[in-house]
Amino acid sequence: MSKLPEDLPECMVFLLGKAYQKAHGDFAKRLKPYGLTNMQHLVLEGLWYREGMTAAEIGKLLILDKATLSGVLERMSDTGWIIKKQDPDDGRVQRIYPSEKANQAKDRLIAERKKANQKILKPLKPEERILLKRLLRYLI
Amino acid sequence: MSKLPEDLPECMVFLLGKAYQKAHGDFAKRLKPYGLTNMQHLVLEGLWYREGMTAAEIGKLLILDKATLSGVLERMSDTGWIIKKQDPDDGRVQRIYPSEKANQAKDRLIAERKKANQKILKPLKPEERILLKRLLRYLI
DNA sequence: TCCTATTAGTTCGTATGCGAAGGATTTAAA
DNA sequence: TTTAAATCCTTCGCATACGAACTAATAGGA
Repeated sequence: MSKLPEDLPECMVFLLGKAYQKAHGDFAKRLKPYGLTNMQHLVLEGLWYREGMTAAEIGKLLILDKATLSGVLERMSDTGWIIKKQDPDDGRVQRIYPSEKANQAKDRLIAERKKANQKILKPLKPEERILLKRLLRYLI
Repeated sequence: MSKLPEDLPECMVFLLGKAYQKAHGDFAKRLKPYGLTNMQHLVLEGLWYREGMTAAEIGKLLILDKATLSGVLERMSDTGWIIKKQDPDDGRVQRIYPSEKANQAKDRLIAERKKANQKILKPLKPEERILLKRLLRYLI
């Protein structure tokens, strides 16, 4: 990416946004051959972490607005990455499961995430990587 | 924001995205009374940094896709925050200037950015703040 | 000079992202 | 028990985001 002017006013929203933009773009390119977006991959990782969550639970885990998630899940259902099942005990609730297709790609997809992380963190020394993760968690 | 599960797989895209999401949300609330979005505020700061830039130059400075910027500038022109002027020497180029309305709000808007930054960085110690900024710049 | 390559912006399609409103369902309270 | 409050999810409106295709205009080379 192009270098930032040193004398531009400091703004954390900008710095965080651009760091995110770069990381997001790198990962998106890796996921493109799978026909998955970044967010869709994240949902799958969430489901492998805890299967059968409701949409509301996924939203809480991934800190996502329910309105955003609704569209994401619909597209993932349409493209066969997840299965939506009505909860038998509560008519309001949809329980979400990874599909067979998703589980077959699981190992490769997780490997892609790890490679993307390595590339993103490449410019940092090992101790800086730990530190950055810690600082970001403080902010969240 | 809710705490992140410790055992969820580490993902820089996620950490950066959520830190950005939080910072963005904080700043957006502050800007709402002005009728400005985050991105629109960023464009104004860019124009105060260097007035009369072309759309392409703004895009390069702010690391923004021209397709995204096109819509942002159109809305800012419609709402009277910027003035678009055709470059007399090059028919392709639009030069962008902050409007009178923008300049009148300049001091307050810059103050809002500073307050937002302070709030975002509140959980960090002074030396951690410097460090985080440095690490984020390495990533970009 | 004339043609081609480049550049500046716009437009389109798709995917987030979130506030607000709405519909269906369940819970809680009077 | 019947009604109000809360919960789950969807839908709408608006604003990023970006790849790709397109138009207009300029620059460069033969």
